[in-house]
Amino acid sequence: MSAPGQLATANHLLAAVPRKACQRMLAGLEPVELKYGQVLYEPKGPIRYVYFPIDCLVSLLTAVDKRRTLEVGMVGNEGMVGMPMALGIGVSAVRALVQGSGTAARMTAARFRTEFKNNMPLQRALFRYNHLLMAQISQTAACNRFHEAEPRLARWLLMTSGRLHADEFLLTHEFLAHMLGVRREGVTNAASALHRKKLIEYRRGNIKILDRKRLEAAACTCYRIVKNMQDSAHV
Amino acid sequence: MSAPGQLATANHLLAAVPRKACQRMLAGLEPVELKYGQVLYEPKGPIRYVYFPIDCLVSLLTAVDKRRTLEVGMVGNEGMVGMPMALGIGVSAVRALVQGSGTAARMTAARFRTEFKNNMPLQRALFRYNHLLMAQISQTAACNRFHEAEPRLARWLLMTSGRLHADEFLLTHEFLAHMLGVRREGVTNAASALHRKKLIEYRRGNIKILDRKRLEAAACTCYRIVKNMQDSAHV
DNA sequence: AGCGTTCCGTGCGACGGCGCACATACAACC
DNA sequence: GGTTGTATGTGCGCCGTCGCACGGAACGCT
Repeated sequence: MSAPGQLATANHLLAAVPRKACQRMLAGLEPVELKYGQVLYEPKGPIRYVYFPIDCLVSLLTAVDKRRTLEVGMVGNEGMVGMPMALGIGVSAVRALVQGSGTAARMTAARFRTEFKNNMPLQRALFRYNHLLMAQISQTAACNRFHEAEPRLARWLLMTSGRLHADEFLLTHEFLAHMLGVRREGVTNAASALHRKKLIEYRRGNIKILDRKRLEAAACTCYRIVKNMQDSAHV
Repeated sequence: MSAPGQLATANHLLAAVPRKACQRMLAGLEPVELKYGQVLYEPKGPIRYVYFPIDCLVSLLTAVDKRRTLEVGMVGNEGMVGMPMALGIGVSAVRALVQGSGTAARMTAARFRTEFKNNMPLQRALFRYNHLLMAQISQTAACNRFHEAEPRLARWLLMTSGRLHADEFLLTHEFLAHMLGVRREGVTNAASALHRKKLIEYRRGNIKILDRKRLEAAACTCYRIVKNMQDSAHV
């Protein structure tokens, strides 16, 4: 993962940039290891770097007070963390929290600004992704309002699994509670319900998906809705 | 409201465009009357026009099924309806519903595309607004998850009032239920609670704010959070 | 005046989630 | 190998919302 060329193809947005424009851009990209729990931005906080996830996963969170937070968006290797920069804004509206450890290609905000200005393919890719992200956030908002904890947990696990390209990953019920906007015990209930149905198994911060097909059936329809949006945008 | 010059200053985004670039743009703008209940876009539906509200108000809605919908964003004369167009996308992700009757300046999608490309001040204004809209959507998502019907109703009335520059407007409990993502009876309860506190009064689809100050106190903190974001972005 | 339609008020049982308190289990570390 | 700390399981009362089923009230129309 250290070869800079691989960085550019493992992330979908970077991969959308043609070869020659790519060369110039690569010089500004630097691989970094992001670790579970790491905070990249705070609300109203400055954006020092933008991040193109390779095999890590980043959550975008909004809070209403100190302890109640909710995930509004999820960014894997199909996207970029720091979208306000693509709109000429240097401040984040949300908290960006690393949810799955892994590597990302990062670029300083200043460098990104000049690179973005002269790189039309990158602009197009980012604008398109921006629209996708808004659609995702909107759908998630309705989902979080109407659907119950269990189908939402199922959906969340599927989305995470899809982006990490793995069916096993590290995270605690406590952490999930902050994502889903429910209390920890609510996650425990939903998770043990899914466990009874033999869809997942878990112990001490490790969750594994056993039956992906049936887990999809247990998830709310929002999973398919969002997935279809993303898949159709790929064309 | 028929003089084209007024169109351009009554909407904040159009007002951000300097005089000379403005002349060219005005030719593509056409005033239209939008009426309560009118649907401008459907999810996955084409964007034929973009709308710059003057004194009307448009809601952006997401649905999880046929009858359950939720407002994710609100667009008044501070914004534009049809933001995907500013990102090069011709399809809407949400439903756009006219919530307050009034006039808007509209432009065909094709015209907007060419105008937008050559008009840097407009680009900057729209990108900035896009970021604001995302922030608003994110905060609303958390609000809808955590806060109860009554404070959310209070917040919603304040936001509407602020954008319509009026303290009285037409809408039914049924309509509000679709905005807040609760059932009709829930709105009735919340509304009559606010009425008992002498903050609002209403009858048959007409709502009036009596005490703005105290209504703010009854609203959740999300009102201030979003308002501060918008006010500070104005500078 | 009378009628139908739309809008609003209210009561009831059920359910999901909250906040709290506590019991258990696993892991890591001297 | 016992102690400490973190992760998970469980039970209980409370509250807000839901779904449903009405009753009543205001308006529009002929």
